[in-house]
Parts: sequence; C-alpha cells; structure tokens
Amino acid sequence: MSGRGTNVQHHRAAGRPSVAVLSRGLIFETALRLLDERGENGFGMREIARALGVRPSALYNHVRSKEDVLDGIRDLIVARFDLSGFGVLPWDEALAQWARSYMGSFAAHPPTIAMLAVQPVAQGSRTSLMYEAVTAGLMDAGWPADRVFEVIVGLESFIIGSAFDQAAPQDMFDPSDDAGLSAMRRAYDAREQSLEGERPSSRAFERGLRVMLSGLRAELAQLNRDTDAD
Amino acid sequence: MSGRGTNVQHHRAAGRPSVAVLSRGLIFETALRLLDERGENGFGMREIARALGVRPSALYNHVRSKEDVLDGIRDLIVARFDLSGFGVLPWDEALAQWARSYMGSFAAHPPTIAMLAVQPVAQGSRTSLMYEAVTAGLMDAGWPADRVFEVIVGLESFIIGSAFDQAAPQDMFDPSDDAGLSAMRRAYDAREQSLEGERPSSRAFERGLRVMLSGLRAELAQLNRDTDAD
DNA sequence: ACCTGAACACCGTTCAAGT
DNA sequence: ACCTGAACACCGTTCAAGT
Repeated sequence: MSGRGTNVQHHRAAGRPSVAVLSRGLIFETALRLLDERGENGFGMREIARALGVRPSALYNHVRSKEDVLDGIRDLIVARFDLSGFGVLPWDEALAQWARSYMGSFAAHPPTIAMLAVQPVAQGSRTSLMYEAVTAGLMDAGWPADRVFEVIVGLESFIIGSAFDQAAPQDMFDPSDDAGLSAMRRAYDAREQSLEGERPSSRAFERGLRVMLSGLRAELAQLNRDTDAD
Repeated sequence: MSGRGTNVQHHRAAGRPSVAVLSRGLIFETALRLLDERGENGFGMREIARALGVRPSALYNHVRSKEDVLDGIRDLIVARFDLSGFGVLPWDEALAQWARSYMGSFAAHPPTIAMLAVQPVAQGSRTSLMYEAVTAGLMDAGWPADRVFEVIVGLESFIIGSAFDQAAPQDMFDPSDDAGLSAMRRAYDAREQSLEGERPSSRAFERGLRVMLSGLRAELAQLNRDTDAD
C-alpha cells in the first residue's frame, strides 16, 4: 500500500526532489489520456496534477499555462498524421492518406477537436512542420504556389468538420417523437435500414473526400492546360 | 446620472420587481452580443448579469444553466439561415444559398462555432426545424431517403470547417522567420501577391462549395440512371 | 532547479429572504 | 413569480518557503 510504484504519492516533503518527477512530455501524455477518459470537463490542471501525484503548482515549473498544455497535446496528435505519401505516391493519393489520418487522429480524441481547431499554430511546433510537408508535396506535384493554401484550407475545412461530425452524438438527426419532423422521420428510418451496421459519418466522409479530390484533379488539369496555352 | 434609462441600475431593492426585468430572449440577445464583443473569454453568467443590470442569480429564474443559454444563442443564429430556396429554386441552388448563409452566420460570430458545433441539437429547437426543411427539400428534389442525411452531413462538415477557418487568425500560415519552412514561405508570398485584398478563406469556401455541388449533381444523375435502368 | 502550501482572483450555481 | 445577498464548490495561476 505504501510501496514505490510510480503513481504512489503520499506526502512528499516540500522542496526539490532528488530526481525530477515531471517533464513536459509526461504532462502532455497524461493530459491527453485524461481528456480521452473524462472528456472536456473533468480535464484541468488540478486533475493532471492529481494523476501525476503532484500539487497543481508544480506543473508551472514545466508549462507556462493551460494553453501551453493544449499546444503540446495538439503536437502529440499531429505526430500521427500520415505524411509518408508526399513525394512518393501521386499527389492525390498522398493527400487522401493525409486526410484520412488527419480526420481519424482527431476523431479518436473527440474532446480535442473543438479545443484545438480554434487555437493558432504555435511557432516552431510539429504542426507547422506538418503544413510545410503538405505544402511542399503539392507544389512539387505542380500546384501553383499561389493556390496551394487554398487547396489545403478547403480540404482541411472538410476534414475538421467531419471530425466534429464523428464526435457528435450518433443520433444527431433522430427526430424521436416530434410529429412536425416527418421528412426527417422518413429519412431516418430509411437510412437505418440501408446502413447494416456501417457508421453513417464515415460513409459521408469517404464520399465527400472522393468528391473533393476528383474536383481538385479536374482543376489541376485545367490549370496545366491554361499554362500550356500561353 | 440616476435617470430611468434601461441600463441604469444602482441598488434595486431585493424582492420581486413590479415588472420583470429579464426574459429568455433578452438574456440570449445580450449573451450573443457579449460573445461577439468580448470573445469566448469574458463571456459568462456574471458578465451577462452585469450587462443586464442584475445579479447573476437572477438569471436562473429564466434559464436552467449556461448550456441553456448556448442553446438559445444557437437558435438566434440558425434563425438567419436562408431556407427560402427549398421548393422554389432547383435543389442545388437552394442548397448553395443555405450553405452560404449557414457559413456566413456562424463566421459572423466566431466564438460561437466551437461552442455550438459540438452541442447536440436541443429537442423542439429552431435548429431541428431547419434540418427538417433541408431534408424535405432534398427528398422532394429526388434524393433517396436513405441518402439525404449523408448529403447534408458531408456538406455541413465542409461548412462548419470553413466557418472555423474564417474565424482562425488570418496569418495562420505565416511562416514568419522560421528558416525551415521554405515551401510555406514561397506559397505565402505568392498568395499575397495574387490576392489583391480578397479574403483567402472566402475564396477557399466558394471553390470547395462549387466542387461539392458539382459532385452531388453528378451523383444524383447517376442514381436516377440506375433507377431508370431497373 | 523543482517541489509544497497557502493564497488570490476568479468561475457557475444554489438557496433563503424579501416583495 | 422574480429579484437580492450570501454562500458553496469549484477553477487557473502566483509566489514564498523549503531542499
């Protein structure tokens, strides 16, 4: 009961411990785990500290603020994005891989989406390196420099919105017993029958992704024709 | 200084006032205004109360919680969505009108997007009536009942993601002085030149919308061909 | 340098007391 | 029914004191 397990704390005396108990990495990983387990509420500096067997104020020796912690969490998630296709596969396949891993990584941590989608990208973060890789990949594939961000932003909007949708309550469209919602009732029942256990939101994502990529292919081809004509 | 203006409070005596000072509508409108003016922080029950010349606890005679206030705010925003095209214009034009007004209404109140995108739709809200109108419009136009939600969800994902993007800091992609981000530097400068004052995010939205709608038109045409063939 | 302990300035919400 | 006033149970963050 009073062993030396990593998570056993009891009363540690005040004053600097012989070996540091905390680190930025440890704080970020603990914070992400708590966010997943307990959701956006029940996640806070005090909870992180408790999970680490430490007083809240100890965290501030390693992080500047709660926002700093959120930046760290985002980098943990962004680290899982699949950038391996750029420069290897055709640009549209590389983009599709990136999009799927992007959406999936956020959807795997539902409470993070809303918190991180609004947060500006921190200087020198892994997130900025991710954008650099995607930008370079598209430009190498022939996308004009003044259009790349437009392409990324458009696709990213869809990705983030889709991650939201994945995180939303599954019965978002359930008209339940509201008699005024007859069209929704019909659509809800029809979808129920045709789904056969498939997740409706992943269907919508794959279809939207297909549509956007084919639109982008057509646009790039058009841009190349215009350039050749000059 | 101590006149009878609507916002002058001084010390109102405790006890029920002769005419009610508050109402749900008044609370929602004040809350939305504060959210716009001061952002997500600096928005709270205490601030709403102060703006209304009332003590925080007085609000709880009209609303159940802060979440209840957020539901009310969402309905104020959803009320501005343009549903007028459904049943009048061709379905794709009606959908485009809806999409633009949806995106614009949220983008006009940046701090609300993250807060409202994750919140489940309250029963009997204006929001559920909005979905009913869109669902009915698409089914009347020939979309099969088991596909309508898919179409709505896909487009809505893009809309919400775009609203986020509009709300994001304008220089999201600014590589500033990071020497490692050379591709972003090139893309950033090139875009700067070609923009001529236009907002980059609205460009990306219009292009994405065009792409998604043309994809949907193609799909509906295909569905109709399949049906005819049977 | 890195922890504890106490404090500060906040929150949302409840509830008795007043009219 | 609908307000005030006081209180409760929380937050994130700061900072002196300790090793």
